[in-house]
Formats: sequence, structure tokens, C-alpha cells
Amino acid sequence: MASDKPVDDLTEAEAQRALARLAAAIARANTAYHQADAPEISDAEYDALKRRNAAIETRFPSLKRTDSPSEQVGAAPSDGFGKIRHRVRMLSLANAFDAGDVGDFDAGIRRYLGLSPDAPLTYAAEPKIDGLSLSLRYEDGQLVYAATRGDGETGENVTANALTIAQIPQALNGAPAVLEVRGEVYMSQADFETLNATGGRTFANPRNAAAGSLRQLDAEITRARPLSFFAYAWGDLSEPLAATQWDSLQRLASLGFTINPLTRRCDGVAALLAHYQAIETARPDLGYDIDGVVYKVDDLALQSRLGMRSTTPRWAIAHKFPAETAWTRLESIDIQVGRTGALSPVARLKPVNVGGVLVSNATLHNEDYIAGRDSNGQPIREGRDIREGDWVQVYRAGDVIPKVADVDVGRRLPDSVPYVFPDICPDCGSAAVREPGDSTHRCTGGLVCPAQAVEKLKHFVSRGAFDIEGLGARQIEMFFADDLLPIHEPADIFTLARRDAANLGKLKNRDGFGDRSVAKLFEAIDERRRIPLTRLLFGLGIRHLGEVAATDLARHYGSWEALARAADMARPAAERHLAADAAETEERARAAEAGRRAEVKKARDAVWDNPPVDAAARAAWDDLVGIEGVGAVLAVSLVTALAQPRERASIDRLIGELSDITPPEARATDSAVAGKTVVFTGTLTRMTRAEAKARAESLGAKVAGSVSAKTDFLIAGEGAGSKATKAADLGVTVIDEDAWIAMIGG
DNA sequence: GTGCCTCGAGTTCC
DNA sequence: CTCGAGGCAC
Repeated sequence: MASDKPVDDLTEAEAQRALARLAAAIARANTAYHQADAPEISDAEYDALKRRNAAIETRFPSLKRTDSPSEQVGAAPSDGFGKIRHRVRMLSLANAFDAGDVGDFDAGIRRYLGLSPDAPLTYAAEPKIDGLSLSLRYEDGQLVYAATRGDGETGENVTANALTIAQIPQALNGAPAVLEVRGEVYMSQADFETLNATGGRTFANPRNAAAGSLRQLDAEITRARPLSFFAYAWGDLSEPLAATQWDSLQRLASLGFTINPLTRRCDGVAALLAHYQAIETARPDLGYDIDGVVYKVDDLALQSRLGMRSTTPRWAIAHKFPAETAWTRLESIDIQVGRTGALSPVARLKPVNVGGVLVSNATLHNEDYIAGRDSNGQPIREGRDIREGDWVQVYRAGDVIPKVADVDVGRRLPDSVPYVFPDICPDCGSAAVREPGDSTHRCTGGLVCPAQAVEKLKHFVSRGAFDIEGLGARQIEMFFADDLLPIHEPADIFTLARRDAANLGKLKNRDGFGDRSVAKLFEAIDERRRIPLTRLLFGLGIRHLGEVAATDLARHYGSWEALARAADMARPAAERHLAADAAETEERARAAEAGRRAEVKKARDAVWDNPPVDAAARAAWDDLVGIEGVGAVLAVSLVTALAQPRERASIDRLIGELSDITPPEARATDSAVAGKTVVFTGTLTRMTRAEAKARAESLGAKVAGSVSAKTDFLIAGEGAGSKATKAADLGVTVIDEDAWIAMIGG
């Protein structure tokens, strides 16, 4: 059959018929997806159609239809590009917004490395191009693929498109056997304006134009779009390019890449700020958009010592230019209710263009932000509050999240009144309470509140939780409001198929649901009856219990039964903890001015120990809060959530529907210190304490502050004192710094 | 007690 | 992406 024939074997007539069929099939899939949000075919099948369409169009350009699906930018539910996993993660950078932040950045690096404030420290600085980052992998000098950043771990294969960019070489001379070059694809302002004037569609800004062009499924369209590329970094390498950032860039330049001509080496903060000024001055005449200046520690050995924080490297920062702002009218203030009951005020704006994006909503954070105070009660806009009807200045924080920066009080109407934050939930009418010390109002309706219930369900099916294919936020909204087959709690998802059968399978005849999509949905739900404990815990949506805490709890208890039993046992202690907290708060208010801290402590202890909490409860509680990363706040939240009869019954119904709750996998034990608890003492000479800790943790060790029976190694630097004595008493292995470094492999 | 550092929660637009 | 807050080290 012609539809399965290799593209190269198609006759022209066959190709023409195939394109017609594909256009129809893709259009049908688009309609099903967009109008009902319930696709008739899977993403993979859809991708295959788009890919085949693009391939045929490439081979027979003259046959390309006027309604070609490849022209319909943004119509795809997911695109036709293959995924590529980056062997070295593509980083994002921390931001600095003023000279003070840059000073902090430099000081932090010096502290971490143990350098004095006046020791020489060289940085490489270059403009931050406002485009999209790309990773180019070369093996034996040949381009193997070009991949977008994606989420930093996995990007999309856009090789064919990258090859249409003149500044991206297909082959290199004298390159390392493996070389991943990273840089920014961008479109110059002049090219952007020409494209918008002559092309079929208008883009909001050069960045969007570059992104849209690079993601074309048909490389010939990309070829017609004038894109450029600056190299600024590298990923996987078979051998180092050079010893410094600067020299590495020079090496890339000599291999044929374009590096930004405004790249400079700067000694110290003053030189960085001077170069920032120079770039800001040059900005209007560069001919391409930039949004700041990037500073990197020049010495690569130092970069490697500094290492990573959770998502950003310690050795680099982006010094951003002030964000673009725009003035518009704030038409009204709406309140949204989140899954934890938090009431979030949202500004509904007269749509306004901010830095190339049309903004119509902006977050107002909380009551204090609207009133013009920060969380400490200090004025943030010199007392100017935000009111409905006001003229407000909007900007996009980090160029993404719209926020209200300022208010023009002069344009305020005489009858305007300060915004009164609601004290009842707009969705369910329950009281919305702001606890002392908290910045947000919270609806007290719990699961009675429809807004909370539906948000919790959305969280339950979200990516890190049950992640059920075909059951996203949209479908949850729909099923929540459904009369015939409602989903009001997680267990309802798993009874859906049974209930549908009892209803003679009516689901499949409704909007957006055909035979196949219903079958696939039920299948996807059934697959999740077997679920990792971590996902189950995270999916419950208990406040303060996120993915990381869920992992820690799952590791510690190993099974749902063990965790639930522990939570039930710890309940009296958790209740007492809350009572003690209340007593402490009360006493603190009374003793505030006298500064009698001892009294506060005494008031707390009087409640905590009187009468002593049942020993078993106390033990369960201590065990719970003893877990690293679990404190009293999370512990109380977990225990009380599981103690709510309504909530617990709902969880039990869910568990009854699951077939298997799988325990977490044991931690990888590659390194000799993985899973070990280590303690540092004395003065380390080859690295600072922070560095040693980060290194140990990156190898899977747990770093503790004091020696106990659980300690595996004590690393004793020079002048070790009581800890070494205690370690000897407890029979803990004591090693010196050199032995430690040997153990972790240099 | 103070000051990181991370995690959790909420948010917007494409 | 940002803010607030929890947890923990100094």
C-alpha cells in the first residue's frame, strides 16, 4: 500500500494522493484535539503522520499543498521532532538584577573557594543573546545532531534545520573526537523586520521568529529564514578544549564558530560592572536583541570546584537588563483558589504588549502586595495600594511571569476605594482565614470546596503524580462537573470503567470520546493501579509534601501501611506539638518586650511534657521528624491530613482500587561513600567545608554536623578536637583529609 | 539567632 | 520564574 511505501519509492501520483490523505488525517486529528481536547489518535501516531507529510513534501516540493499541515505553525499537539537526551545537562543561570547582586555573586564564590576579597579572580563576560539555545554534537568532526534545550535534560532533534544556518558548520577540522558546542540561535532585528514585512505571518519579536523558524518541520522553510548563531559554551567533550573559559571560546572560534565580539575577560566586580555598562551603551546599535550580560568564572578548574546548585551552576550568573514595562488599566481583581485552599488575587488587565507579549493577567500575590507592603509590613511602593480601575505598570519578571510593579495614583478616579481582601472563599463561601505569620488567606472548606477538590484532582493526575494519559486538567474539569459519570475524588477515576459499563458504555458516544479514546483512557487508568509509593504520596496533595519529601518518606517507611501506621501512632504527639506551639506563641506575645526567652521556652515545655506524651506516640513522632528534610511543619501536616476522617476515607477508597504500591528503588551505590553518613571536623586544607559537603553529597553521602553512632566516617582536618575524641569513643572510623580525597577519587 | 539553601506552591503565555 | 517558608548549619 502506497501509504507505507518508503518516500523515495513513491511515484509523483502516489505522492500527491498521499499528501491529500495526510492533510485530511492531520486536519481531523487537529480538530479532535483542539475542539474536544480528546485526541482520536495518539501523539506518536500524529507525529508519524506529520513526519511522513514533511518527508514527502521535501522530496516533491512542487506537490506541496496550499493547505499543507507543515505550514500550520502551532497547530500540532506535539511536534514531529525526535527527542534527544543531553549527555551533559543544558544549564540555566541564576540572575542578578543590580550591582549588589553581582557583588553577592562574587563574594559567594570567594567564600566557597576560600579566597580573600582582594585575591585576583578573573571572569569572562559576554552579552546574553535573546534567542534560543542549541546543542550541536560533533563526533570525529562531523555534526551528528543539533538539539534544542528542552527542559535541560531532553531536547528536540532539529538537525536538518540547524544545518540551514550558515554559522553552524557541518564538519570541523582538528576538533576533539567528541565535541558538543552550545550556543544561541537568534534572528537579527533587520531580518526580523524584513520577514514580518514579506512573510505570510507576523511574529511578535525576533526571539519568537527564531524559535518558530527553528521548529519548522520542513527544513526548506527554515532555510528561507535568516538565522544566526553564537557559540558560548560546550557540553560533552572527549578532551578539554582549554584551561579557561576565554581560551575555550577562542578555540571554538578557531574551529569555525562565531563567538560574540563583545566577550571580555574582567578582573573582579568593578571590571564586570564596567563591561556591563559598555554593553548596555552599545545595545541599541548591536542589531540583535540581548537581555543582559553573562559572567562566568574564567578558570575551568575553579568552575569544576564550584560545581552546581540544584539547577544552576555556582560559577556563572546572568546580569539582566531592567525588564520592559508597560502601563495599562487594571479592570478588576479576581480571586483564584488553589489546591491547598490558598486564595490568589489575579489582576485582569486591559491587554497590553509587554516586551513582545500580550499580557492580560498578572499575579498580585497576596493581600499585603495589593496594600503595598511586603511580608514584614514594610512599604514596597511607598504606601501606594492597588485598586480596581487603577492605571498600573506591568512587567514580566524574569521575562515570563507578568507582575504589577507600580500604580499611577494621579490617574485614579475620585470614587475609587481600596481593595478589600475577601474573608470568605469565592467558590464555596467557607471562611477564608489568614493565620498569623502567613501571607496568604486560605479557604477552610477543605474537600467541601469545589475549587480545592478539582485542583487537588488535577494535581493527582499531574506529571509527577499519577500522570494518567488522556486525563489532563481539561478532562478533570469536565468529569468533575459531569452528572452521569462524575469524578469527585481520586478513587472515582479507577471506578470510571465499571460505572461506564453499568451505564451501557455511554461515555464513548459523547463529545470528544470515540471507541478508541475511551478504551485507551481506561487502559491508561488501569496501568496506574500499580503505582510507586512516592507518586502516591505526592499525588495525595498534602500541604508541604512535594516530590522530594515524598521520596524521603517513601524511602524511610518503604510501604504505605508502614507510613500510615506511623502517622496514626504519632498523632497524639503531633497534636501536643500544635498545642505547645500555640502556648509558645501566646507566651511570646506576652513576653515580647521583656525579652524573657526562657519564659517562652518554659511555656512550651510545660505543654509538651505535661503529661508526658505516650511513649509509642513519641517514638513514632521522633522517627518521623528525624527523617532528613522532614520537620515539624510537614510532620503535623501529614499526620493531621491522614487523621481527617473524610480525607482518610477517600484515601482508603483509592488504595482499595490500586493493585500494587511499589516501594522506592534503593539509591544508586556507585561510589564508595554512597549512602554513608560522614562528618567533617577540623580545618580542611585542600577544599573548603562547603565544597567538601557539596562533593560528598553529590556522591550520595549524607553529611551530618555531629558524630553519632550512625556516623560512618569522620574526616578529621587539622586541629580536630572533641569530635575526634567522641568518634574514637563510639568506634567510628576516623580518616584524614588525604584519605578522604583518595576515597572519593581525587 | 541569623543566614543560607532548597523545596513547595502558585502563576502566565506559547 | 518567583516568593515564602521550612529545614538546617554556623
